[in-house]
Amino acid sequence: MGKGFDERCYALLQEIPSGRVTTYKEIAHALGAKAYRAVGNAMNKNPYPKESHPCHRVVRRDGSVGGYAEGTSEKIKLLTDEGLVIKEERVVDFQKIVMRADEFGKASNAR
DNA sequence: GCTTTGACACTAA
DNA sequence: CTTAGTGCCAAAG
Repeated sequence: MGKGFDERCYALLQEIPSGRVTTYKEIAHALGAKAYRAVGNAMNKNPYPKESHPCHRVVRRDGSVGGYAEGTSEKIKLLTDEGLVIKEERVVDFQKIVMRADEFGKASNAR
């Protein structure tokens, strides 16, 4: 069953709790791939509502906010509204709230 | 099936 | 610290 790569990215979005973020690379790594580029592309094409698939919680690996289909400022706005602190387009205490690849699937059924 | 496209990552300067 | 250049991968044309 080879689901599309993007579909698997969308599935992981649902596991990101409010107030936390992840990176394009961590998502790719969680899928066993290194296609961080493709992850970003998938987010851009994200057909699901952001309420269920919070693609705005995906940032760059260095803690910078990164891009967003509706604009970077809108992305910052959404993150700030979730309690995060953004300074100079960078997530404050990024390392403390970032989700690592091995944290995905924790609450789900273990394989 | 080859070419183009990017909401990225990494290294070097 | 910033800038530029290269690598990377899957999806879409």
